[in-house]
Amino acid sequence: MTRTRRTDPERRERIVEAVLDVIAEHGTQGATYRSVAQAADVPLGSMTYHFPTRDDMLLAAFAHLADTMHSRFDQILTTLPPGTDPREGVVRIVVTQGDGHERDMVLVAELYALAVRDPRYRELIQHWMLRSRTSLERHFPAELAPMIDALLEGLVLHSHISTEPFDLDRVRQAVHRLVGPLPS
Amino acid sequence: MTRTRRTDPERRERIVEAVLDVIAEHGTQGATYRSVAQAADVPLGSMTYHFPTRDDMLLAAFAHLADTMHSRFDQILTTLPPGTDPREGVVRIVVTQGDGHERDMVLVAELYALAVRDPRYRELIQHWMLRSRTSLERHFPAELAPMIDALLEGLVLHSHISTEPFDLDRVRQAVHRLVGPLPS
Amino acid sequence: MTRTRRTDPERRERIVEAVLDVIAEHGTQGATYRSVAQAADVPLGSMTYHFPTRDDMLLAAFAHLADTMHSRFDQILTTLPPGTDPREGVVRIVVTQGDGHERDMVLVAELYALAVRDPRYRELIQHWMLRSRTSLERHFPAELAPMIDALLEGLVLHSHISTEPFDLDRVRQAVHRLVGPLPS
Amino acid sequence: MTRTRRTDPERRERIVEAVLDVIAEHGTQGATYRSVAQAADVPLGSMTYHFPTRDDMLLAAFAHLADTMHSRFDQILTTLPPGTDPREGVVRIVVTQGDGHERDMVLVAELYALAVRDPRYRELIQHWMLRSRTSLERHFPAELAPMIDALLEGLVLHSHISTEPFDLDRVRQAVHRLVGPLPS
DNA sequence: AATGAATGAGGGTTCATTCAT
DNA sequence: TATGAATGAACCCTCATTCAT
Repeated sequence: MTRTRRTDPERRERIVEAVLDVIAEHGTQGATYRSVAQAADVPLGSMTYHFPTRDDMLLAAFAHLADTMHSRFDQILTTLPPGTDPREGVVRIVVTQGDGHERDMVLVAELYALAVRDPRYRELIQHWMLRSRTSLERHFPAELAPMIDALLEGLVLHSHISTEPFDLDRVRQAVHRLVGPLPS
Repeated sequence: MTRTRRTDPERRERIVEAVLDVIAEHGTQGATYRSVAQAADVPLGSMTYHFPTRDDMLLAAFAHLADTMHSRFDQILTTLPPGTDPREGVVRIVVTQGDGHERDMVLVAELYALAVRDPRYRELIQHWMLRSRTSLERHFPAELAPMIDALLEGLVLHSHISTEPFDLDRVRQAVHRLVGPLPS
Repeated sequence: MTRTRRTDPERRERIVEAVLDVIAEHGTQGATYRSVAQAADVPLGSMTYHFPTRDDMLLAAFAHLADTMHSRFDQILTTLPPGTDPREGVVRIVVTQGDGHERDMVLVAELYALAVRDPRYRELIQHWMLRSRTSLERHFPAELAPMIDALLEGLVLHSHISTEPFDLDRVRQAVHRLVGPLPS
Repeated sequence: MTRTRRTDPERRERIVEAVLDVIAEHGTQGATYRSVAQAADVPLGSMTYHFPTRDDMLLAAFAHLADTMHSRFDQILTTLPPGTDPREGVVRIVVTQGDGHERDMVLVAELYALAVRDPRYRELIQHWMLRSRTSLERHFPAELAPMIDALLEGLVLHSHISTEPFDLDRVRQAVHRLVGPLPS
C-alpha cells in the first residue's frame, strides 16, 4: 500500500514497538499478526517473514520491554547527584514508574502472566531481575538488594491497581526503614 | 455415558473450579467454553447456560480466586498462637504462598494482567487488597499495612520467578525492619 | 443465505457428495473446506462442525466412493442373465468403468495416491479389494480372483490414460485366456 | 555454512531427485519450493531460478521418474539370458517393482492422480506406456502387449496395497495363461 | 431448566511468486 | 547467474455465541 518498498531495515524494530502498543491496549491476546501489522503499517506477510511464529514476535517485544524497563531503572540510580541519599533514588523509581508509564506497567503485568507459565519468558524476567539487583548493589548491601527490589515491585504494582493516589511520605518512610541507616 | 444427572446444584461451582484449573494450565486465553466444559465434564450447552458470556465465566472464577486467596491470608494471621510476634505471621505468608500454591500464583498473575486493563477485574483486586489490609491492621499500625502488603506482593511474585530458593532469614529480617519495633 | 435452517439431517451426506465432485475437478488438494462448502451450498462453519478435520472429510468421502464403486462392480456380476458366461461380466465391468464414469476413475486415482502413503486410506482399499474378490469368487475359482481383479484394475486405469479407444475384442480375448476354460 | 559453490552444474538434477524424495514422503502437495529447497540443500531463490513455476518443477521430476521406471522395466526384459522364457521376464518385473521400490510406487500413484486430470502429465504416461509396449513387443505379439502391460500394472498396484505378500506361482500361472503358448 | 446443532468471524501460518540486487 | 527480501492470497481450524427444542 504505502509505496512498494523493497527494503526497510528498521521494519523489524518498528514492528516490535507496535507489538507493545497493541498489547498495552488489547492485551497479549489481542496482539495478533493482523492487529500488529495494521498498527505498524506493514503488510501481513511481512509479519510472518520477520517473526515466523507469533511467539517469536511476542518474545522479541517483551525482551525489548525488559531492556527499556531496566534502562529507566538504572538511569535513575545512576544519575543521582553525588551525595544524594541513594534511598531517595528508590523512592524516585516508585514515583517514576507510578506516573506517566502506565503503558509499561500494563506490559509488565502481561509479561508476568506469561512468565509464570512459560520458562522462556521467565528467563527474560530473571535476567532483568539480575540487572536490577546489580544496579541496586552499587548503592546498597547485596543482601538488601532483593528486598528493596521486591518492595519496589509490590509498591508499583499496587499503585497501579489502587484507586487512591500514592502517599509519598509513607513510601519514603518504608524505604528508609527497610534499608536502615546507611553505612557511610 | 449419559449418567443423566437431572439436578446438579454444584455444577456452577464445579465449573468455576474447572475454569481456574484450565487457566492455570493454559492461561486465560486457553480457558474457552469448550476446554472448561471438558475439564468440568459438563456439556457445552451447559456453559452458556450458567455463564451467558465467556467474560461472566472468567469474572466468576477470578472472584472465587480472590475469596480463596484472602481466606488463606487471613487465616494465617488469625491462627497465630497468642503471644506470637505478628511479624512472624507475615513471614509465614510468604512461605505459604511461595510453596505449594504455584497454581494460585499463576492465577493471580493472570488476574493482574486483566486488572490493569479492565476495571471490572481491577475492582476485584481492590476489594481484595482492602480485605488484606484490614487483616493486617489487626496486628500492625494502619499506615504500615499497605507497605507490608506491597512487600509481601513483591516477595511472593519474585519468589515464583526466581530460580534460587528464598532465603527465609533475609525475608524475616526485611519484615522486621520494615515494621520496626512493635508497640507492645 | 439459503433460509436459516436449524436442522438439516441430510447435510452430512450432501457434503460428502460435494467433496467427491470437487476432488474430481480440482484434485484432493483442491478439496478445501471452502471449496466444498461452496459446492454443497453450506456455510463454512458447517464443514468443521460435521468434519472437525479436513482429513475426516476426505476419509468419509473416499469411504463413500469405495462403497459406490463396489456396488456397481457387484451389481454387474449379480445381474448377469442366468446361463451367461461370467467372463462376459468381467468384460462388461471394463466397459462400464471405462465409459461414463470418468469422474469416479479420477477419484480412484486420487484414492490410490493417498493410500500408498496413508494406512487409513490403504485399509479402505483393502476392504474394497476383499469385497471385489468375494464377488468374483461367486463365479470363478478363488485363486483366480486376485488375478482377474488385477487385470481389471490395469485395464481400466490404462483405458483412462490412453488416447486411443478400447479394443473390446482384445479385452475379451485377454479375459478368456486368463480365466481359461470354465469348469462347467 | 556458505560453502560458496560458484558453479554447480548438477544442481538442477539434484533438485529433481529431491523433489521425488519429498513427494514420496509427503505427497505432491507436500513438495513445496521450501521443502524441496531444504531437502536439496539449496537456497530458496535457486528453486524459482531453475523452475520458474512449481508446476515446472513437478513436471520435470515426474518426467525423470518415467525415464527411470522405463529403464528398469526395459533392462529386465533386455538382460534376460538368451533362451529364457520371456514370460519369466514379466514375472520378474512384478517381483522387482513389488520389492524394494516402494518409493517409486508411491510416486507412480501420485503421477497417475495428476495424469487423470492434467493432460501434460497424461502425455508423460502415454509416452511411457508406448515405450513399455515397445519393449514388450520385442518378445510378445503386438496385440498382447497392452494386455500384459495392464496385468502388470494391476498386479504391482495391488501388491503395494495388499497386506498379504504376493503368491509368485499364481502370478506366473496368470502370465503364462494370458500370454498363451509361445510361437517359437 | 438444559443442551445439541449450527455458524460467522477471525487467527496463525504456509507458500508460490515477484523483484531488486 | 543467482538469491534474499518481501507479500498477498488462501487454508485449516477454533470459538463465542445463538437458537430451537
